[in-house]
Formats: sequence, structure tokens, C-alpha cells
Amino acid sequence: MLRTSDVRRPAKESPMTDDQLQQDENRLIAERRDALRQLREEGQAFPNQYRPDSLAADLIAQYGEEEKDALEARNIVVAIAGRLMLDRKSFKVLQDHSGRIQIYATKDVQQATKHWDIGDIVGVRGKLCKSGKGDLYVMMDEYILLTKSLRPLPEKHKGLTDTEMRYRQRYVDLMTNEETRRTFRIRARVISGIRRYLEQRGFYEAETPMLQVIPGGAAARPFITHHNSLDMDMYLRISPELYLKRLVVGGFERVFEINRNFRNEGLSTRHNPEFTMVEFYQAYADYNDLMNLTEDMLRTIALDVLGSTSVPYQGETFDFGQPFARMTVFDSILHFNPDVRAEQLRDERGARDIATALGIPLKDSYGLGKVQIEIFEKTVEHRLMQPTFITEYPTEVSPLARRSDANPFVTDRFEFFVGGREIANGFSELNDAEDQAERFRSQAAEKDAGDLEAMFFDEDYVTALEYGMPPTAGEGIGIDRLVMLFTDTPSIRDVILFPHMRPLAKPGGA
RNA sequence: GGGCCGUUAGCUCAGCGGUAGAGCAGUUGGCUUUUAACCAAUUGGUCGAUGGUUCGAAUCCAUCACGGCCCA
Repeated sequence: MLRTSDVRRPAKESPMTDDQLQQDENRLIAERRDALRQLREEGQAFPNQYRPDSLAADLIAQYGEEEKDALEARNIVVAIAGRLMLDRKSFKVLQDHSGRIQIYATKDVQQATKHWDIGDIVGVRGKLCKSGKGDLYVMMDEYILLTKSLRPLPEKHKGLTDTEMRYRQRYVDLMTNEETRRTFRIRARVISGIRRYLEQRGFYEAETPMLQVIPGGAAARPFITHHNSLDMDMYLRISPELYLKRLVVGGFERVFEINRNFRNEGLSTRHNPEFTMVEFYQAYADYNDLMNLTEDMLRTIALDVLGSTSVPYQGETFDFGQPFARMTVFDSILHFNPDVRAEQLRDERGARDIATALGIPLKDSYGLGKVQIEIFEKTVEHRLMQPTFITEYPTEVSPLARRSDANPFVTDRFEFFVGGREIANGFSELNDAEDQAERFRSQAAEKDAGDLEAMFFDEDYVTALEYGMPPTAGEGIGIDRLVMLFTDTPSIRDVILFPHMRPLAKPGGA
């Protein structure tokens, strides 16, 4: 089954073909193309019959501690496959998706595999042995080149470090940098952990429209796209919220969705135009129930992913084991602004003076609530390092949240912060259809007045509420930011596999 | 959108007005239980692009492209 080929390197003097010259490739690639050409001439250049039966990490976990003589006496034969990462001639290093393991080539085998290059994908079958220094390796008894790699890998110690190239060619980043692989493994575990947590509590997963006629559920500018056969513009969703609540109206009392939202805003280390959220809704619950759920969920995921409730992040340590702090918007402003008096913050003119003194530009249309939030965002948000819930958001900035019974100026809403960043936003849902219609009207008025982020009036959503939505609480958690936290990465681009990049200019192009 | 920084060999980087360098990778040979393997020899460059200053520009200046960080 296995085949050893004897492809010779092209002679140094062999001229480049016109083909190669046209392709504007460098010498290293041309050499590998020649090797591939010879493989093709010999027969099947891309075989797909080989089947490995073991993974590198499993072998090392299972046999790494055994005595050399005892291990070799057992005569264990394994078949592995992976990418050739290092070539020390006699010892070579293979990498599969579990990790790395060495393979050993005798002098004859080295000669027979001379045409192998670093980056090639190969299959190796042979006996498990141990080197003089105690490292496990697979003796290359049978071996096959499965995929010829035409492009040289980055520097073997430092890997690919150029940030731009790491994002543009994430596949190279992944094959070279263990940190990158770790980040995206953690990302997968965070998402499956959230899914498992919600499913265990009776939530159903739903998929609601990403292409929407009325983009709702958040204050943000949408992307516009076009449906050809309907000949109408549509929007990429900015949030699944209004659809998920329609499902609650329909009787899905616990429902969630994990997927992408799209917001047409600037790019930064915290913002990517498409980002992943989990949104979930629970009937017969309020925002306090969801704060408790959030605290428990994040603690569970931290333990699952990191094995600890202590989360190291950019030189600090966040404690997810202690009960999370809870503070109102109003109190948090007073707490971080010792000069500000409560009476002043409660008064619209006083609040405007505070904001102006802080250099915050205000529009005439802003009411007290909006001014308070501007002050909050400027002076409080980035200081909320340890896990903290901020509650009682002004009604003015919470058009979908239920008013507080005690104080209709604010809503039964919270946002969750850690590391100075907003991670989650949740509230008791507004299920009063008439109040909702009124709030949409004032949002629509703001949109008419030029606020590009204000919401559309969604008549069908009001109709749904008119059928009656049970008292419900809902929440959205930003998964990218959560993953940044659990992977100790400073930029959202490091936790998104293919972050948005401007296209490269075509060489020679205008 | 503004400020600062970056772009030199396939990769990682040095060079900052006077003949374009190193390590890794590659090639040739040696060694053969190595592990950032080692030893010897050796190939490889529109110095991001375009203009300018200068006897002379990778180096100084301007504009542009792409990226990073900070700010809005």
C-alpha cells in the first residue's frame, strides 16, 4: 500500500520554464513544483488511501512515560499522519491536530525521502521507540508523501509574527503558532460550553433571519444588501432580538440563538463589523434572575475552559469565583466621580454641565438619561475591571426594556462588565405592546431627526406583543469579547479566524 | 477621520547619506539517537509604490497603499 518514491532534486542548472517565469514565483516554490511534477510523472501525486490510526498527543500521553526497553519489546506499530514541521534528517517532527511527535529515518530512509520538504503532509507507519534522551518516536518502516506543499513555511522558531499576514493567511498562522491554535480551541469550547449550559436548562436553539427588512433589536447602523428577484434592499441583522421574542410569544418559553450580527461601524481592537453573540430569553424571569444565571454560567465556563475561576488578563487577574459586584448606573457615576453631587446628576441642566466639563459633545435632543449614559461611558465603563453588573439603565436609552416599577425613569436592565469592557446586556423585556409602540415612535422621531442608529418602527413586532408575551427576561453576551478574556488576547482580531481586512493592492495595478 | 509607529531575501530581523547584511528555510556534501541537531560550502533582493532633494538615497523630504497602537 505504501510507496517510497525516489524523486531527485532538479539539477541546479535546470532552466526555469516559461510557465514558472510567468507565475512570478520565487525559486523555493519553483523547486517544489519540480518535485511535484516528478511525483505526477510517477503516478498518483495526491493519494487518498492512507489511514492513520493514532494521534501524536495520544501516543505521547499513553506511552511517553514507558521505559525504552520495555516499550520497544512490546513491538507496538502505529500509523500516523501530519505535516512535516522540522527535519533534522534522522529525526523529523510531524504535527497533527493533536500535537507533535518525532519520526526516525535510517540512512536509507533519509535517502528515499530526500524529496520531502518541510510543510509536506505525510503518513508514517512503524514501531514506537524511544530515543537515547527518552523521547518517543515512530520508526519509519513505511511512509508515504500524501500532499506536496509548494510553499515554504515561516521561520521555524518564531513562526509567522507579522500581524497582517497572520490575519490574512490564518491557515499559516494556525499551522505555525500554537498560541493561535489554543485561542481557537478555547473559542470552540466557550461556544459549546454556552450551548451546553443553556440546553441543560431547557433552552431551545433557534435560527432567526439574518437578512431582515426591518433591522431591529439594537441601536446601530446596518449593512444594506439587495435581493435581486424581489428587487428590494434588505439589511443584515444587527440583532436577533425581536425575532427571538416573537418566538417567546409563540410559546418557546426558553430560547436562544448563537450567531453573527453585523454592525456598520468602525473597526478597532474591540469592534469587528461582524461579531458573534448568544442571545437568550427566559419567560417568567426578570433581570435579576438573568444576572444570577450569567454569574453562574460564566463561572462554569471559566472552570471548564481554564480549570479555574481566576482569569488572567493582560497582567491583571479577574476573579469569577466571588459574587459579582452590582451597582446602579447612577451610583457608579458618583462612585468614580467624587466631585459630582447626586442632586446635580439627577438634574438635566446639572448633568449637562458635568458632561460639558468632561468634554463630552451633547446634542440638544439628549434627555437626562442619555446625558447620564454619556457620562457613564466616559468616566466609568473603562474602570470596571473585576466582574461587575451595572443596573438601572435610563428608559431613554433602553427602548426595548421594561420600566422599573419603583422608578419609571429607569428600566429593569443590566450590563455586565469585566476588564473595562461591556460583555453582556440583559433586561426584563418590555411586554406592554402600547408602551412598546410609544417607544418605537420616539425612536422613529430620532431617526427622522438624523440619528442613524435609532430604531425603525416594527409594526409586526408590536402586533406580536399584542397577542401577549409572558413576562420575560432576555440577554445578549458578546462571545468575541468573552473569548478575548479567556484567551488573554488584547484585540478582537485575535479571536476571529478571518477578521476583515482591506484587499491587498494588485501588484502593478493602478 | 486625527496622531504615532511599521513595511529590507520565502520567514524573523539588523542596517538609517558612500559597493545591500545576519539567522532560519533552500541547494551541495559530511555526520548519524537528534531535539532551536551539528560541521563545511553555497544560492537567493525593483530595500511597499511614485515623485523629489543630493555627486550619491534602503537611509532625507512629499504623496499614496497596506498594517499596528492610541484617540474620535
